[in-house]
Amino acid sequence: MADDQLSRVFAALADPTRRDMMARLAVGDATVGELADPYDISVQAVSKHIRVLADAGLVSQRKHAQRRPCHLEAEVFDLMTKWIDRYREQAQERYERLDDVLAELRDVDRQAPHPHLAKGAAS
Amino acid sequence: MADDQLSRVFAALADPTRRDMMARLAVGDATVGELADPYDISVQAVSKHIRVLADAGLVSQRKHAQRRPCHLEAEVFDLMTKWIDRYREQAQERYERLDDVLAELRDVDRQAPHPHLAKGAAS
DNA sequence: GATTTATTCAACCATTTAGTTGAGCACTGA
DNA sequence: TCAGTGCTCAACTAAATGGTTGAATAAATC
Repeated sequence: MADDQLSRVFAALADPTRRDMMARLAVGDATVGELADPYDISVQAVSKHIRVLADAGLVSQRKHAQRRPCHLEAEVFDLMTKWIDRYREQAQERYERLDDVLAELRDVDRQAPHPHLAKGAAS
Repeated sequence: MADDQLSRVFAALADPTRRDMMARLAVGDATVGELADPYDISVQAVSKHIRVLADAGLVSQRKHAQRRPCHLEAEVFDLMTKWIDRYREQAQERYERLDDVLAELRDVDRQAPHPHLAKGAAS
């Protein structure tokens, strides 16, 4: 996996167990043990999952005696939505203006060097 | 990787090369060759990346002679933003109501069976 | 019909990932 | 001081990932 934050965030959320843990943390902070409880994977595995979320900045951990309460860091979501919205808007805009069709025609033109032979170029 | 769509979408976008290709496709449809051009990886590798995006529903491919023009499918973004917004809102709400602090106190209470000894329980 | 072009398929390799078990560490509590 | 609790570290394994090269397919062009 790549080492930039956006990649880490997307990769972290690509796992259903980790998304599930995020859902749990949205309700309230929880310790590693509490997070591990619902699953039949080992506590060590859960600990690793949390590390992945923490490395992505989606979760932070405090120290409280032996406990390591996890806290959801919602700000990181902005990173994703900014990325998403940029291309969503761009695509939407393009769609509305029908640039779609124009671009396609232009591409066909550019790639097929003999447009005079073009049958169904606008397919 | 898990086989549900949300997992596939997040996993697909966890790779910078694939996000880059999405950016390119937001500008307009492009063939496999065109998408491959900017990178010094093989066309086959790019073909694989496109497959990953297509399997996630982020991209569709038409047939045009030997070409396979790729088209960005922006609707899938909604799947992500719905997921994100749910937890963002939940976390925000929780923050505003200071449930945060209450939950923390409750947790400490539950986990430390002898609160009369508790030193710095609200740490 | 033969050649070139665009793409995919197949097999392979190195690295990463998600899980395991076992040991270690730090703090609690009697 | 010493057993128990909560968590992480280390080493290992199986499967997935991102890349490679070489061959196959399919349409366009000569």
